[in-house]
Amino acid sequence: MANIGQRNRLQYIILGLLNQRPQTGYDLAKAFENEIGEFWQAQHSQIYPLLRRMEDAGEITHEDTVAGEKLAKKQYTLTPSGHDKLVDWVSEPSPELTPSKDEFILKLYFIKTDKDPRIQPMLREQLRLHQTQLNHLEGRLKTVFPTDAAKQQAYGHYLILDHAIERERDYVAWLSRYLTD
Amino acid sequence: MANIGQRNRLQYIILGLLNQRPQTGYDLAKAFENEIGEFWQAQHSQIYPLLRRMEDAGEITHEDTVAGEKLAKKQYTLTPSGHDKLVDWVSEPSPELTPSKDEFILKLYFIKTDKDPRIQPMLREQLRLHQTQLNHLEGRLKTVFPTDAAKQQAYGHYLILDHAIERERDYVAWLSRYLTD
DNA sequence: CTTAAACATGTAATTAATTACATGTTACAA
DNA sequence: TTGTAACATGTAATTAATTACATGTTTAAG
Repeated sequence: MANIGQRNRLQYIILGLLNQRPQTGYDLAKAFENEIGEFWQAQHSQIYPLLRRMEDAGEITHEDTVAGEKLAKKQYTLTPSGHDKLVDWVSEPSPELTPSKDEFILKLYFIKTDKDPRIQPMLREQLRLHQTQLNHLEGRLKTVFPTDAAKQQAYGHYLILDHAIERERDYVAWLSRYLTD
Repeated sequence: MANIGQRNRLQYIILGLLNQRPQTGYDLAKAFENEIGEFWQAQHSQIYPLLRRMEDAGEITHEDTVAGEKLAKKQYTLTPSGHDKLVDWVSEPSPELTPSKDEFILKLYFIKTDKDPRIQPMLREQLRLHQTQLNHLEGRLKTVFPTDAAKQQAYGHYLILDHAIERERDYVAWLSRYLTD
């Protein structure tokens, strides 16, 4: 029984990535360090067993290839059933509002008065972090989507990068508002 | 050995909540449905065993009380050691930028062109969700912090509610920008 | 030629978190 | 008085996710 949990969203990300092009588990793991790392994270130790289960479930298949002399690779591809599953998932509503689980925010919750001397250093630290992240994302936008044509070809990717930038910009603005420098 | 994992942030939330006032496990579970539900979630099945471990670790203690005729309650309180641990946690830097794990955003990533007919309904659905959440949070701000004095007494709580409202407002603004109504 | 980084694939152990199972009390409304 | 929602506390089973263990190949720089 290759039954995969209902709320396991990693499987859909893998379906989506394989729909873009056939890839190895290693390639998928790298994608989580790069382009989708801002939105989801997964280690190879979670990816390889899941690929196995998804193949058992008939959603993907692999082809064995060899690089160089004898380095074994598995190129995974979507099956029609896997493609259907991806389309269904994207089309279905997403009614969950996930809590953000931001540790800094949690800490703030336990500070009682605006006179607490820890507030300002905390705000400054977070401002630095989010400013750095904002700069990073703005750089990414410029390199990944230098032209309007590039935006057209991966419109969803462009949208979520734009969203992430906006989110960081607003976070920075909010932090700045409470900084008394 | 009551050794609790390094990254388990729930324990700190419990320390923080008990620092506000002594509470039962049931009270804590309710807090995750109400005031901190926007930022963290935990079920009673996770809370009760953790309270036990934290008591074994000497961070909290409990007093048995009885409500009515024979309904047993455990009122938990911080020990000095637990209080120290809470203060240390709040004071220590929070250098992690947690990815948001927003399912809608994930789905967008796999949409290729701006002509895809699924985009507009998806944006509309999310707009409705975040608008509802925004209204809810704005209501909460008015009832929980009706006066400036109220804000002073739980300043951190006020800050994070303000932050959450701001976040929803910006999310709604971003969604609206891409809606072609 | 040697070595280090990147490529490539897996398993094992542990922790975090959710869902389901399980039981009993109290307050309040119909 | 009868039923139901809220109060109250726990355990069991399962899944998701991280960290550590484990092994071997290829490429490119020094």
